[in-house]
Amino acid sequence: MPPHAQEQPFYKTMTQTEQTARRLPRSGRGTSSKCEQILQSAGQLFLQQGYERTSMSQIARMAGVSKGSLYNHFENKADLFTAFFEERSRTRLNTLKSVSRAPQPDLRTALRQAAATIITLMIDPEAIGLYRIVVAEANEFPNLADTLWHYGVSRTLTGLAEWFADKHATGQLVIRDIDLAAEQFLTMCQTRIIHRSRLSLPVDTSQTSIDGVASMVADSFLKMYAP
Amino acid sequence: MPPHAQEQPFYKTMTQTEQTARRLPRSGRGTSSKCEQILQSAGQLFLQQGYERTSMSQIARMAGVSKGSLYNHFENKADLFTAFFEERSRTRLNTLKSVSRAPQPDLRTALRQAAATIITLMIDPEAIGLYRIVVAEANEFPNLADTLWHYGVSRTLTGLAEWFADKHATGQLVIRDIDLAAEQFLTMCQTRIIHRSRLSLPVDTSQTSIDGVASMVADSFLKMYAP
Amino acid sequence: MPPHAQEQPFYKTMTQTEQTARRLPRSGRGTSSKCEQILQSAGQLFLQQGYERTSMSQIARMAGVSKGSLYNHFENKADLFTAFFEERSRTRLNTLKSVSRAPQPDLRTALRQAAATIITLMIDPEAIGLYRIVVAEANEFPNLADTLWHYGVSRTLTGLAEWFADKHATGQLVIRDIDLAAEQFLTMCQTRIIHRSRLSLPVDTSQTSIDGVASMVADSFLKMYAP
Amino acid sequence: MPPHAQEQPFYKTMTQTEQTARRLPRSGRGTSSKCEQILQSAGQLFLQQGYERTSMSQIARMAGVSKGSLYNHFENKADLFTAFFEERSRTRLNTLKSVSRAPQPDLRTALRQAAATIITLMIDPEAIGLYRIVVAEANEFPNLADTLWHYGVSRTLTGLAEWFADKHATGQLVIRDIDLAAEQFLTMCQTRIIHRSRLSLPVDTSQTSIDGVASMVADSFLKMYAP
DNA sequence: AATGAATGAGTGTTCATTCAT
DNA sequence: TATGAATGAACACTCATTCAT
Repeated sequence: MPPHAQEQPFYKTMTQTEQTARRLPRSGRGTSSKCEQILQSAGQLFLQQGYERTSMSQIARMAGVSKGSLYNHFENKADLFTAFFEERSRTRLNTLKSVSRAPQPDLRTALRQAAATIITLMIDPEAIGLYRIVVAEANEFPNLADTLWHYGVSRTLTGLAEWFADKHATGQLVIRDIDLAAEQFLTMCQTRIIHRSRLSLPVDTSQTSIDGVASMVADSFLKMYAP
Repeated sequence: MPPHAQEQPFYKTMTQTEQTARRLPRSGRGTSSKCEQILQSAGQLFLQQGYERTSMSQIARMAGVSKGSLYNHFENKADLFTAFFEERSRTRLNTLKSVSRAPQPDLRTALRQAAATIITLMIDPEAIGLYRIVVAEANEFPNLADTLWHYGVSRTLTGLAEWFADKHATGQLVIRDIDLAAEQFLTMCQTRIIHRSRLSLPVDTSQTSIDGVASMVADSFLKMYAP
Repeated sequence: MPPHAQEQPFYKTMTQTEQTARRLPRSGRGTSSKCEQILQSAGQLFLQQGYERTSMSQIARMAGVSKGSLYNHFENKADLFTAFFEERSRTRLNTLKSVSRAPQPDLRTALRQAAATIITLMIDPEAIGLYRIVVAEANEFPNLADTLWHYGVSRTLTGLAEWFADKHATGQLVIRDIDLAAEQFLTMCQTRIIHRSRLSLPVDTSQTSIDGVASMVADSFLKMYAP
Repeated sequence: MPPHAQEQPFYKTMTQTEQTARRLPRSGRGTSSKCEQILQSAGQLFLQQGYERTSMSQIARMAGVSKGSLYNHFENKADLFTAFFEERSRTRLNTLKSVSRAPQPDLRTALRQAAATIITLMIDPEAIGLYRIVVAEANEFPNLADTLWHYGVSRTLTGLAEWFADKHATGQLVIRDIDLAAEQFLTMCQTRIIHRSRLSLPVDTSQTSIDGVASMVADSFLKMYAP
């Protein structure tokens, strides 16, 4: 019996959320080249300038289509925005789900590597941009957070939890609440580098710097959960 | 000799930042009642809707002054925005600096209480709003992050670091890098509740929930640094 | 060898000017009826009130289009202004180029007639308006003067110079510097009537008055250049 | 009996004009240092940018006084503008009235010198500016032309006419219509240099260039009026 | 006489959206 | 389906002028 299935009543509030996030995009949208072209340009602009600062004319111009065409493919600006966000979240954030799948003889090394991968993926300009958009438009577009969580965070947490459950089963780790442990691990990865990157604060993002934080995360995690 | 003064070269990149953040607002601004009236209304709207969605007309209407009056007190929209942000950051975030000053016989209890205080302060709607604004406008207004860091994060970290240094001196904790430890503590406090609040995701913010995370933070921290 | 090709070094400074003036308006602009409609209204207002006193709202109202439509056809107010000026200069001032082409048995009569034509054309309200606009906006829109010179003055001078060269060849006139002579002729035509008209000073613009100045110009010119 | 008093019915239309121009400025205005300070700044701005582009705030700022003070000294913007124009016309254009008073043994030399003086004075940036303002605001402020004519042109013409009358009396010149001759002389002086300067067209304003035009004017004038 | 905050109509310009072609 | 001209409301901002101090 997996230990993390026992008792997590107080933070399990994602039911409604995950449902909404699973809403599929309009059928066929994105398959046509015109659509992709528009979504591509819209994405670039939305990520750079945010929702309000990006105009439909700008998107049309960059996509090389007429302004009217935008409205043939998307109901309005909000619809185009949502479509862009879902597509980007789906295609770019799914890299996170495979974190730490490579087997490593040494657990500490494996943890370090997982942390370093997570940090690297999350300070990618596109990931930072998506995070910014969600936070910026949290009031106007509450669904964005669901999407981000669904495609980004949720999978990573699940992946980590399965991994930790395995280590728990083999006795390499002793974890009472596995979901919480996964969330702690992910949170600790955000120390300094990710956090400051999201604020555009000056920060050292060299590999050395990333490895430094990753080591700290692995060491701390082991102190917390090593038998 | 304090141990945290020895060797933290790779993440010390805040020098320029803290300097910029210390820039004071235009002298006298905010003293006049009209100014405060405007800043008050502007703040409410900016926090609710963000920078772009808030119009000068809206602000004037809510403040009960003419649109032209806004420009007698502030150079332009960006200037008013910056003034609002600095004033709010200064007056609201300085509550964070006194975190954990109350003496507690039990270190674990004190850590729990500190974590709970931090969480409570940071999920306050105004704190969440300020964070959102910084993230949303990080490209357009890079100085906001400096201000937020200066008035919000920096003081909290310093407070925590001094506290930990004291515990290290008395042998209750064994910490090699005290600044890093403070940053870790603050980061762990953001697990789940703060993180999800920033995304407007549904989350349990009851005292029980907060205490749960706070306990986890305190326990983990002790596992990492208790002798 | 034409005598006017010999030595006029010191006042030949129009090379750059004439080049710039030859810049054509955006292709197709003015062909659409909406464009012409806008240019027509803009012209009337600009000529009456000048650049600054004419508002885009006024133009839109008079043209019977929405304010936004103005910006579908012209980049901004300055662009619309320039377009109006070039179109008017081209279509109205080219009447000047054919001055004095009618053969006349008597040279004195021909000169009188040419002078009278020039005066009549240059005190036309539209010509006066264009001149005023150029002078008024010389600092803000330096290109206007180039356009006016190109379409208005330059052609007239060339026409006169060719005519005088012919008379020089046949011995009816003896002119050392033919370009200068043409410029003198044109300048003398501005005595009193044109000059005062440009200042809106009260002036007799009857045919009799015009003929009086024209006779004076012809007589003086002959005294200066008759063999 | 002065010959120029005989028969100039058709161009004598200045009666009303000269009356208006003689209207005196408000008593005392300009004597106070504050007033002069304001007029000085207003003048600089009006000459540079024209009436519409100059704002009362700009003037107040440059004069170092409050915006309200402007309205203590002048009824409104138009009043300040008119006051500036009259003061400048009076103080700067009266240099023109003394043209050609220096006795010269050689008439040709004297004429050349007079022409050169006129040209030099009229291409002075301030004179050009005043001319531009009159032309630009001819519709909105018709009185400016009267003022300019009264203080600028009228005096020069009178001076020239008296001089020519003297030469006619001594037989050095033979002139039927002396007023017309004076106006011709003044007009010819505007050939090329003055004309182009008013349009801000590139033009050679070196002493050599000025002397060239002045010589041409003198030679032509002598051919027209030498016995 | 001097100030400067207050005003509200006005400016040029941009916007998302529509619709006839 | 694709276009691009048309729209009118909204935008940030400026203006000349007033008036209580």
